[in-house]
Amino acid sequence: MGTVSKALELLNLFTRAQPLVGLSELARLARVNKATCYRLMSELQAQGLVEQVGSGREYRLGPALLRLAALREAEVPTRDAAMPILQALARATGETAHCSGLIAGELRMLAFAYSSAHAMKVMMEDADTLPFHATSSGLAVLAYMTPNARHAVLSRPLEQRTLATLIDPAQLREKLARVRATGISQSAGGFEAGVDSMAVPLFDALGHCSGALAIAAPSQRMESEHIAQIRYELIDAGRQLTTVWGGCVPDEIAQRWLGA
Amino acid sequence: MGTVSKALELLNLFTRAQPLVGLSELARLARVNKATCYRLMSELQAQGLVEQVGSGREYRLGPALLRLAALREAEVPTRDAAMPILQALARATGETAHCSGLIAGELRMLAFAYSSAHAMKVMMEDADTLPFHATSSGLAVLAYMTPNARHAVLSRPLEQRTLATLIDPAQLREKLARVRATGISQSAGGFEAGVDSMAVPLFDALGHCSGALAIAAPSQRMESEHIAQIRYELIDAGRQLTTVWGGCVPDEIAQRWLGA
DNA sequence: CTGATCGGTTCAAATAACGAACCATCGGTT
DNA sequence: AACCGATGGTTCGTTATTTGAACCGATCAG
Repeated sequence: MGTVSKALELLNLFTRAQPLVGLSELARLARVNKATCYRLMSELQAQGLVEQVGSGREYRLGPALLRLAALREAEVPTRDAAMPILQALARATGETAHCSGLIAGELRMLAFAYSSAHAMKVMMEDADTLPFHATSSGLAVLAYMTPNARHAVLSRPLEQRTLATLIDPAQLREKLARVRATGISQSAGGFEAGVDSMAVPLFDALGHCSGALAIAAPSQRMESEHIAQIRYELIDAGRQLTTVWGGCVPDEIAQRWLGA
Repeated sequence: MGTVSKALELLNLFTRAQPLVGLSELARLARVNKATCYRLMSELQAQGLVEQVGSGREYRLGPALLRLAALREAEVPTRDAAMPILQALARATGETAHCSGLIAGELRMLAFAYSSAHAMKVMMEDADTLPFHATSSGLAVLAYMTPNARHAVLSRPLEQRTLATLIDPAQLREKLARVRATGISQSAGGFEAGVDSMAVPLFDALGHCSGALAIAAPSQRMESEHIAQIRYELIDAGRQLTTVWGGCVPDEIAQRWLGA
């Protein structure tokens, strides 16, 4: 792995939960020497990708990202295009909708929308990373990855997030086969207890899976009628989102969705 | 300059005008060897900061930027905080308002808002770089920079964008002295013929100038009464924006603004 | 066909990254 | 006050990574 990758990996250590990170801790998290970390951060800082703040000289993500993201969004309006679809989906189902994208081998939240139908809803924090094995979005993407990529994910150790989290690769592969049979994934409490979710895969212009669109809801609202409605709306919105992102749904999946 | 900086410089070569760049051209623009450029871009691509697209395998900015920018914006709501102020300023003045920030030694557009008062307005393209010497925003920032940084800018060759662009360092220094005397800068057609603008500096928590807030309008609308109104609104909005960004206006500038 | 691009790859030489050890400083504890 | 364990930041000889001229195959225009 090159120096540049190492530096950019450092950027991924900033999360919603930990937006400010000091030098030593950063070095520890990234498993690099403190001096190395310092040099890398200095270069990132010189370009405005991170900045130092306060007396503790802790780092946080920098203002240069705004400009670059605005430029990206101007060229490829991912978020702007997704928002109306997410909002419509949230309204139609009465639940929280979110979409995620496959970025550098990880599945990352891109945008979400709430419904105002219920006081109790699943709150999302965008811009965080979704575990493949413990979310319906992850399962949807995993199901349609290339076998090699899937193998790479499943052969890493998998985190047991809740009692309901599946972490056995064999069981997961079975589940993925069922996902492929229907074109839609479902996860009950694997990410957080009491939260169920359903997701459909999204595809790029070449028909490769590039992300997922999902609905998350409290388990107790997930009755068969509601599930059927969510499935219907999810498939419809998934088709739309794939289209506005300039992708195309492979025939095989389109078939499954018709059958459902 | 380290490898990481070189890689990140490559990101800055993508602009509104040229969002897609091929490998060879990128290498030419950055003045690096094509092989070097290829390796750097490959690393950026692996992290999702850029992606390759189409048959020409041209590069464009990647989806990872969205996530990072969302994270930054969640931590420091720069854009979200600026938008209402920009909109109010545009409404009050009837002209296009925009703000910019000092990032890695360059002044970059962050956000803008239009007014619906006139059919003819100045259109902005956000996320581009503003020349210090040829915009009111640039002059406002330049006036309150540290002398060293100012010298660095003024000793570079300056682009003669229009017939009205000042490029003589001595004349510019005189103009900057006048800016400091009033706390507000003005530029007539230096960026684009027929477009005038006025700007106030913005300050961070330490009282250092961190950006500018500006109004751009067609020259023929810039009559003395309108100018007076814009000055009043700009100063007010500048105070607000500096505040919501967590900065503080140095006493000296606050004085000048009171006098104006 | 020729020539001029393009994106991508190779390999020896040169350069830049590395990391252990080191400072100075800060807060809390003894 | 002395001490401790942190912190952010710096140094310097060793080492491994980056570098770039040359090369490859493909594409396109004339």
